[in-house]
Amino acid sequence: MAGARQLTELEGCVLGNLKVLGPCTPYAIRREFLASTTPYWSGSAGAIYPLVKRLERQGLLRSESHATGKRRSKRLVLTPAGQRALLGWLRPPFPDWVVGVPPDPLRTRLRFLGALPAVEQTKFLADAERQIQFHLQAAEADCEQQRDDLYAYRMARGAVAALKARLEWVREIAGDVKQE
Amino acid sequence: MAGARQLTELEGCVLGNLKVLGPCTPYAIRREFLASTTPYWSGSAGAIYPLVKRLERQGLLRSESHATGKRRSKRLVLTPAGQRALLGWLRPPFPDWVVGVPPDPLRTRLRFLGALPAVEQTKFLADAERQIQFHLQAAEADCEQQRDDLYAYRMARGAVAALKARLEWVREIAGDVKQE
DNA sequence: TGTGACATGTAATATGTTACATGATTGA
DNA sequence: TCAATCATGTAACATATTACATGTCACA
Repeated sequence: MAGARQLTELEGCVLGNLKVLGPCTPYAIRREFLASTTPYWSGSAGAIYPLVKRLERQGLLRSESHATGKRRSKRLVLTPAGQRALLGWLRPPFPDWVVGVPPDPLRTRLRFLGALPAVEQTKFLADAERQIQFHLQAAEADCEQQRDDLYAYRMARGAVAALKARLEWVREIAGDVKQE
Repeated sequence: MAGARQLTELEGCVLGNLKVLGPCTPYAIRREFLASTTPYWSGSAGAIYPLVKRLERQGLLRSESHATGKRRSKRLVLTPAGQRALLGWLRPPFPDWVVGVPPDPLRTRLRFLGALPAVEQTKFLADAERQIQFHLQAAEADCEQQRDDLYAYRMARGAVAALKARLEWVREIAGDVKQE
């Protein structure tokens, strides 16, 4: 019983998906990332397959070769140790960076808005507003489609909430800038 | 006029800080990251110093040796090419991942809440709520302290908005779970 | 019969993290 | 004078990205 190091975010997600989906192929997990509306991870093959191998070496999952026809295929299964690792990643206490101010690449850029000439500042904010609105609509549509999966639905609601808050915030700044 | 590749997020931040602070030492920039309320980048020496070297090689900044007393010291200066690179990073059009649903490690975890037994789900949500509230208070205090720097103040407001939205969202879910 | 999606993987590359090393300066 | 902090840097390491390689399957 050595190891038991903390999982990385991506590892946690992979184990979490394996738990939610039940035994499945690496590609099935990969598809979850590819289809995700949050584009933080690309779900690239170069990330998933080596990661799965890593977890297997550490005994957090087992792979049964499960050939269908002539096609080589694996079926991944979560082990008890994998279960424990997943819970350890998931459960409180949360590190500060998990519950604290979440990262936001647009907020990052807005920090340096002063580097742009005044005209471009207005354009920056107008463009941002328009595009957030676009993504908000997409998130709301996604919400409707997830009505059958309670947890996925809550995620979608969270995405909507985050985008709404950001939209309001950007509008407030746009108002400030126009007043000058 | 070759190069002109897009900057990474951290590179953009470093150039942005250099623009905002004016000519300064690498350490002064590093301190901005170390002091940041968003713990996304650690501001580790191993990230900043090699990055500065990289940008210097690419001609985006110049370093003048600026010894004070016996202490070796550099003063970094943004070059015209660095200015252009900064604007290219900052300005619209924004990639989808910049304006779309921002990443959030807590939301990520909530996706897999179903992996926890019911009792622990309640505790998860209660803990999350309490800790978000704590960080919200810190963000609001930070807001007050940034009143003198307009751009930093707006950032702080954005952080508050993000935390408030998340808090409300978590409370909603907690309400749902209790009803079961 | 061939084109594109499915599925698994590897290689080169980039970049951020921790940990370490070095020396200057400040203040108790 | 001793410790902590300032300030600059390097080395080992982990891990995600893009691009590539390979072969199967469905379908037009």
